[in-house]
Amino acid sequence: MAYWLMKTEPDGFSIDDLAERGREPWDGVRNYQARNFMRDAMRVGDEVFIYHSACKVPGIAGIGRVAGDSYPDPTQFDPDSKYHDAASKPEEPRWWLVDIDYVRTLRRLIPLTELKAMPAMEDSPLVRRGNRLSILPVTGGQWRAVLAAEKNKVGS
DNA sequence: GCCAACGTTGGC
DNA sequence: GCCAACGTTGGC
Repeated sequence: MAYWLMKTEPDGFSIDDLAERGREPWDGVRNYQARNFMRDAMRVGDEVFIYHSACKVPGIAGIGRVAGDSYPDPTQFDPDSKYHDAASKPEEPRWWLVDIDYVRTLRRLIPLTELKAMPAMEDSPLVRRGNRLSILPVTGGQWRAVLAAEKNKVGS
């Protein structure tokens, strides 16, 4: 069982949207490293931090779970989609995705500023300046540290 | 809205 | 295969 973090822009798709839908195909990822994580490394049952980026208070908002094996992202073959990729062939798809199940929303959002201050997160690409990776691995220690932080300062 | 950092593209 | 130009990400 591995842990991951997946970024989303809450203006487009937030943890609340995931809660409403229950399950969501994580489409539109167009970065090779992030794609490799979904296509090759993620396993059914892996748990995922859902991270809100490019918003007023970026941070970890909730938890999801990998719902199934990876499969080709259908939006790459859809000319009407903003994720359309004319260079990708159905017999050799370039972009892959996994479905993510909603697990729960954290009792409070753990802001990036707080993550940066956590010793456990020091080695995470997430807190490194200029990091643009939208899917990244999380260690067991990092996972536990964030959940421990969730219990602090409730309602503050 | 700004802009630094980064990944990708394409000319050579 | 180099690398400048370009487009995008994402914190601030």
